[in-house]
This record gives sequence, C-alpha cells and structure tokens, in this order.
Amino acid sequence: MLPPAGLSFSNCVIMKLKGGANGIGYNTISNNILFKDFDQNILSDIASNFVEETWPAHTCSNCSNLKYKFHIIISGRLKVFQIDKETGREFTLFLLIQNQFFDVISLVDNCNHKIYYESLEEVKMLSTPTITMRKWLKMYPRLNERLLTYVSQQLLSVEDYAVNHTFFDIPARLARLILKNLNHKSQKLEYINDLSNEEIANLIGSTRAVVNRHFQDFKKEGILKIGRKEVEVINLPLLLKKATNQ
Amino acid sequence: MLPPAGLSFSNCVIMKLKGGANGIGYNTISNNILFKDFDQNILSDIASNFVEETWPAHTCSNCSNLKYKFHIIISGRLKVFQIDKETGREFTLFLLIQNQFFDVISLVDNCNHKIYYESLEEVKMLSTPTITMRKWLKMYPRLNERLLTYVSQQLLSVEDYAVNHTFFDIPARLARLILKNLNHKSQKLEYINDLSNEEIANLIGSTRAVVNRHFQDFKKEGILKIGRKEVEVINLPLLLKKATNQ
DNA sequence: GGTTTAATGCTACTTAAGTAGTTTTACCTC
DNA sequence: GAGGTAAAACTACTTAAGTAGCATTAAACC
Repeated sequence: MLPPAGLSFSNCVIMKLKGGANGIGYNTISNNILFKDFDQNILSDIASNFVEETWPAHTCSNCSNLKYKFHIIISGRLKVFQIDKETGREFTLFLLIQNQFFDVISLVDNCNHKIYYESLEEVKMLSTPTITMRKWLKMYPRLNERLLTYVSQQLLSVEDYAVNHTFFDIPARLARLILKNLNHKSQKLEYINDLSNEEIANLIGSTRAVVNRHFQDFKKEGILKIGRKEVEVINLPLLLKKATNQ
Repeated sequence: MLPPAGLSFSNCVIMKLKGGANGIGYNTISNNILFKDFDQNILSDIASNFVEETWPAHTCSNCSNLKYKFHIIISGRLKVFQIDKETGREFTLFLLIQNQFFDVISLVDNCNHKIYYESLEEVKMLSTPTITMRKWLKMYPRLNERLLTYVSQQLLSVEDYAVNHTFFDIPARLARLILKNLNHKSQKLEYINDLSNEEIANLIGSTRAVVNRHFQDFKKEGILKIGRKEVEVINLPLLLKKATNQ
C-alpha cells in the first residue's frame, strides 16, 4: 500500500559522497558489474557524480519521483511492484539487492513505465541523474552490453513468473518459490526468509489467506516447519513433487 | 503442441542470398532498426553473412535447433511460446512479425533459455550464426544499444502480461487484448484477427472453452460481433468498462 | 508486566476458471 | 452437392482461488 504507515519518500536522506578512492561510492562503483574494469581515474570521475541516498525501512516511492535518476543499491532490499488500484492488491516484480540497479527501462527510452518501490528495511543506494548515465552510455559503449545482460536476466525472471502463474496452482508456485530461495545446507530460506505471508503472496501473485492456507497444508504433510517469519524444509522430495503439481 | 500436424523443422528451406545491394537480404538488413544508418559497404558485408529461411505454415521448432543462430523476420507471424508438459497447455509470449528478431537472450549469455517457436503461416526470415552476430556486437557497439531497446520492450510486454494475469479476470484480459489490437477506424482487430479461440486463449493464459464462453457473453451484451475467426467491436465504451473488471 | 499492534491461523462461503463431452456450424475438397 | 474436418457453441460439473470475518499468538513498546 502507498503510503503504508505514514512513511513516504520525503523521509529519505541524500548525501554528497565524501572521500575519493576509498569512499563507499568509489567502492560500490568499482565493484559493480557495470563499471568493473574501468580505468581508475574514470571510476573516480564516475563516482564523483553519484550521491548517496538512505531510505528508512518502508519508504515508498513511485517512478514519477525517480524518473530522472538512476540508482545502484548498496545495501538492503528494495521491492519493485505494481498495484491494482481497484483492490489494492500488490504484485512484486523484483526484490532488488546489493549491486542491482533501477530503473534501467527509463534509461533506454522515455516511455512512462509506471512502477512502485518500497524499501523492506533501511536501504542505502547511490544515485545519479538519468542524463548523466545516458552520457556515459554514449562515452563507454561497454555499458550498453552490460545493461543488456542485466535486462535480459530481468526478462527471464518475469517470464518465469508468467509461466508459473499460467501453468501452476498456488501450492506449486509456493513450492517453486521456496526451492528457488532454498539454502540446501541449512534447509532454510535465504533472502525471503523473514517475509510475511502477505509479502510471499505478492511474490507469487496471490493473497495472504491463500498462502497461509497452503503453508498449513505443507506443515500438516510434513513438508515444512514454519515459525514466525521463518520457513524450514523438512521433506525436500515431497516439496519437489509439489512444485510440479504433484 | 509439438509437432501439431506432422510438420516439423526439417521442412524449412534454407537458401543462400542472391544479389548484392538490391536483394531481399540487403533490403531487410538496411531497413532493420538494428543496422539502420550503417555504411553501405558494411551493410553489404553484413547482408552477405545472412541466409534466407522459409518455414512453411505451422512449422515447429525449439531453441535446441536454433541455439546457434540469430534470426530476423521478413514476413509472416512467428509464435514464441512455452508448453506445460503435464497438460499440454501453451502460453504465447510473443507473436513476432516483420523486422523483429530472435533469440536475443541466447546472444547475450549462454544460459539455456528453453522456448518454442511455431510459424502461424509461411514465415520468411534471415538467419546468421550467433557467433557472427556476437562478432558484430563487438565491432559495432551501437548494436548493443539497439538490442537493449528491443529487450526492454519485450520486458515491458511480459510485465504487462504478468500484471494482467495477476490483477484481472478472463473477461478483462480478453477485453484488454482486443483493445490492444484494435484498429479504431475499422473497429476490427489487426494482427490477431484471424486467430482461433485456442490461440487467443494462449495469448491471455487461458483455455479455448473459457475464451469462447466469454466471447458469447460479449456477444449477448452487444459488445462484439463475432464471425468465424473475425472479431468486430460494436460497443467500445462497454468494452473499456470490461477491461477494468467493470 | 501489561497493553498495543501485527502476523498468523482458522472457518465458512462465493464464484469463476477449468474440464469433459456433445452438438452445431462453417468451410474446404473432391 | 456430398462428405469430411476443424472451429465454435453449448451444457453440466468440479474444484480451488479469493474473500470476509474472527480467533489466536507472538512481538514490540511503554
């Protein structure tokens, strides 16, 4: 929901980057897939054109606020989602983490891609004007290649969602989400382990009550052990079976 | 279904391109968004590395046959789709037409993106080895930029499918599909007008019987006039209303 | 420690999507 | 014009997703 708890975009803090080659900006830029292997002096110049932003937990924003900026995430998770105005239902397209960026689409053309953002916890990121980023794309053609790789991965990710939503029922989609985020050593979920049923539902295109219903089924069938905001897999073979509609 | 009617990939005809600057190959390449505004001698060289392929109607193929080739469509419609092995249900991701290309993803990285292709009518296209195309991407950085635009549009298209499938019921998805392909002058559908209920269902992630049911409702409500493989809009305001779940 | 809040668990109900199967219609071909 | 074929139209049924509402539990905060 927007805004969910009185927190809005205006709470975010924007800071000029300090310190040259050792600052958080330089480090983030130089380790990012986009700028990796650029010359050091170019990296410094690029880094100097970014500012650091901090969004408190549950800060919400939409594209109209961010249309003219390009962001690289330093830490925290950023939910990228759509809202159905009629029902208020949400659908989470991506959970962005460290080193991922947004919005690539707005870089490419000036189509008005309407989308929403919310920080799941405090999120730190770098940002630079879209115009600046476009200038670099002209100057350093390699960037296009790397953005292409990134957008292609996003395409596959959304395609995967579409296929799942078309071919599989909720238990299967739930099982597949768990499998995708499973740490096979700990048998626990990574990355989405602390999400509420509501947020899980948003990830698979369903609703809280339905997700909870199937979590209970999974528990009864001995597939999962479920704590508060914590999921552990007990019976992996059965879960795999669920993932393909039995 | 694969193969649907005894027609398979082996029926397709591959021909060396004839004629320099006036052949169909050169014309297609020089008008394509990818190579537009390239020097004429470069265009000739590029065109000489393509061969023409003709797929008869309902030729089926999957990525494993095409993994090492890049294609540009000259004429006809090519359905890009996924299949659910359990039920045989199909889901159409794209209908590619003139000047569109595939598979861009396989150009970018060597991930095995499993996908199927079927020509809806006779389809003519140009093809070149993926390796050749990758070489050009290195030589002519502009290509990355243009592929990025293309993939971004595909991303938006799949996102649109995902959003529709998550937020809207079948009548609304059907209405939105019609609106998206409506020629407002003729009140008739373009591009998908001759598709069967089955193919329409594949486009919105449903089944033939369900699509037909709602077509009948639309007819009764005076929204559509439906002939054999032909749809005409009678009441546009009502259709618009349907498109947002009433 | 007690109060507030949010997440989870549970029950009952509604509805529409999917499925199966049959009938009818239109079209194509000989 | 007859026969064959594929698409469309229709009927009946099943099922699971969504919804509403409430109960319970855990966590968070004075």
